[in-house]
Amino acid sequence: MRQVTIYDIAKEAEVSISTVSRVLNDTAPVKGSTRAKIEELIQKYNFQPNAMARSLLKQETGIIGVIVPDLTNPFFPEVFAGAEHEAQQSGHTFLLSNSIGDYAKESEYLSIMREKRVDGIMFLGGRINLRHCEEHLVQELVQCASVIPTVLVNGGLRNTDLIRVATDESAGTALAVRHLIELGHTEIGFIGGESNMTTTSIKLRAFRKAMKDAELEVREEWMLPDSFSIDSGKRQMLNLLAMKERPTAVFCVNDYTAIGVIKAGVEAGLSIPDDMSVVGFDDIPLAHHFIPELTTVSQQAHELGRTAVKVLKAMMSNEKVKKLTSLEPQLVVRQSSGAPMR
Amino acid sequence: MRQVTIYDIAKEAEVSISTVSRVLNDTAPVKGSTRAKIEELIQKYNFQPNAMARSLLKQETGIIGVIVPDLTNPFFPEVFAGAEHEAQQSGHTFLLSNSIGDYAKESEYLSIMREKRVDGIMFLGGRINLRHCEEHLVQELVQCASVIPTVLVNGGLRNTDLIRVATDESAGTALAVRHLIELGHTEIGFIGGESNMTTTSIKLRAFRKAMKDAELEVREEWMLPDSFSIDSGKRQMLNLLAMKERPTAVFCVNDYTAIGVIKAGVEAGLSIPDDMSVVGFDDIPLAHHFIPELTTVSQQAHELGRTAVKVLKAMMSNEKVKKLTSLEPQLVVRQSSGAPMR
DNA sequence: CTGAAAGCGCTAACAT
DNA sequence: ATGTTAGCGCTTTCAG
Repeated sequence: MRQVTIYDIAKEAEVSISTVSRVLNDTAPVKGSTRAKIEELIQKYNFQPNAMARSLLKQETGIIGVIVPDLTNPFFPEVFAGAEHEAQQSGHTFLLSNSIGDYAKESEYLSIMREKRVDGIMFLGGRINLRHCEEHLVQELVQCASVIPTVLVNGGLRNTDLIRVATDESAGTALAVRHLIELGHTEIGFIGGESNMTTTSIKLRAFRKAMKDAELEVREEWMLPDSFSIDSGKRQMLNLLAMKERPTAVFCVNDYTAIGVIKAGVEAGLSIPDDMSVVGFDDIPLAHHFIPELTTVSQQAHELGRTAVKVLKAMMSNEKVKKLTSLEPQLVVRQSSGAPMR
Repeated sequence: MRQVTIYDIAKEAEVSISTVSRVLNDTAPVKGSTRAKIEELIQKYNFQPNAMARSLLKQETGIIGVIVPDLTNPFFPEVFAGAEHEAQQSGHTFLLSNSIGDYAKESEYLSIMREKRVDGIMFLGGRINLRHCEEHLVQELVQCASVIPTVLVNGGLRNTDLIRVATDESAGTALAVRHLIELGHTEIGFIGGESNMTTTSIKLRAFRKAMKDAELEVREEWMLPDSFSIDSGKRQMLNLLAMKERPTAVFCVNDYTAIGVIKAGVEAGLSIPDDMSVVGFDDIPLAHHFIPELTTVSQQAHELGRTAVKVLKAMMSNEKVKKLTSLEPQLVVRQSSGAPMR
């Protein structure tokens, strides 16, 4: 069961290990006949050079560490696929960990990745989405970034200059709200999102600004943050339905809440979008498949992943990179939004 | 930027590297005062021992390699989450790769994982779902398994005795079909699945058997394999709708095709389940959120992942494991199935 | 309780 | 064109 090494090959080929190394890496000319013999042996024993030994020497592992909060959220596999796509060419491979929003776990994985000497780290979600992140958690990441190229994806840490790649959620929100306004809506609500997360506050701010720009009133009772789940969407829609007056359209922080809103609406007998327009955010695959198909804002998850790796690779080769690489989101108009009924 | 090593610590603490190693691993008693000094230094420099150096020596990496066909298919993140859950305790971590159904890529990743000396490999999808897999692809995996503990998840390779962990798709299919029959259906169709994949053939066979057991006729024109996508579901439903006679219920190879069937049905003005009952397979999250909520068969993806890692760990510690560990699927009755209208 | 030394498998000068 | 040698950073005997 012990794997064969370069020594085994060298011995049987009656050459030195350097020669074997040379044919392995094609790093210097080797006589045709010896090369042939060595290659044959490599075949025969199915020899695979030990990457750890090589990494130890070369000081690089070819591994990129990725920390995501929840792979079960379809947004992240999409980002990952993009990252993988970009990493393909350079032959990088991924050490992936789910933190499930547990900061201690994030720390643990960060530590493991440092021990394993990954070439770079992509950090998504968790602490970098907090409006107020505890100082030691911030410092840990700063520390980490000082020794391993690290990029924060769709998040950031106040008062640090960690490299970031993010979609412009503010612009995305404006896109969605303006779409609703152009459709003729003037009474628009805001649903979902935890208030202590930047995703929420950024969208909230952009929402208010877009309304103000259009000289529309923001009705505070229709501003209903909660969480990011389908259930929270349902819950807040129920709240809305219980009011004497309700908006003709709602903007939801993400597709899940939008779906919750629609489900609760449909169950209450509303027709979407006739009785209420709903727009989401993220453009998860489900958005396309749902009935009615969801109007939403695409974060370009795939592109986000690609870009993050691209930036990481630049950092790894000591190129200068921008502090923030921003991606433009796109409005995807489907069936859940329409002109107001009246 | 160069990381600090055990030598740096030893020098500054004025002890030998062995002593530092001892406090690191708590592998032998060390005088309180020296230990304290060393620990302080470790803190100060935020020293992380180089895992590669250690792995090189210990001949283990703490890494499990996972090859999946498509992480974007929600079934796999679920399996992965289960795997991660089980790996938590032993401190194993994952090298994850998407093969996107490309056999060459599978080979490439397999090779990378061998070079990186992962402690075990979890192989899902791709070639192991083929009814007829090319011999060299089979041999490659056999070869690999002979040197690294390898487990095939939800698949297998004929004429090999590779270790497998799988849900009993045959039993799952029987569950679904019997459910339909108990509801009163006698005219049942079969939709989706590529014919050259074992998932399809296994379900096809189980479907026929369940029908036969109930003394019901299988109408060949209603047996409509195709692929695994939503679109294929739509396509075959359209075919069905164009027939003069159509079944009162259909069993779909997976949830995606079931959703396609429902979408096409709804667009054509049918009401589900009144006009037609639809049952899927997999129980992806979407199944629960869709309108109508989908009756389906749960593969227990999370459990599958856990079990696979459990088996892998047993193999890594040279325990004897069963050739096949089989998991029982579960029927999840929701809204898309009901009694036939007649 | 601590240090010296061997070695894990490989690459990269440096010789020849 | 090929061999020798010195590490990469760590763990683990074996002595003391």
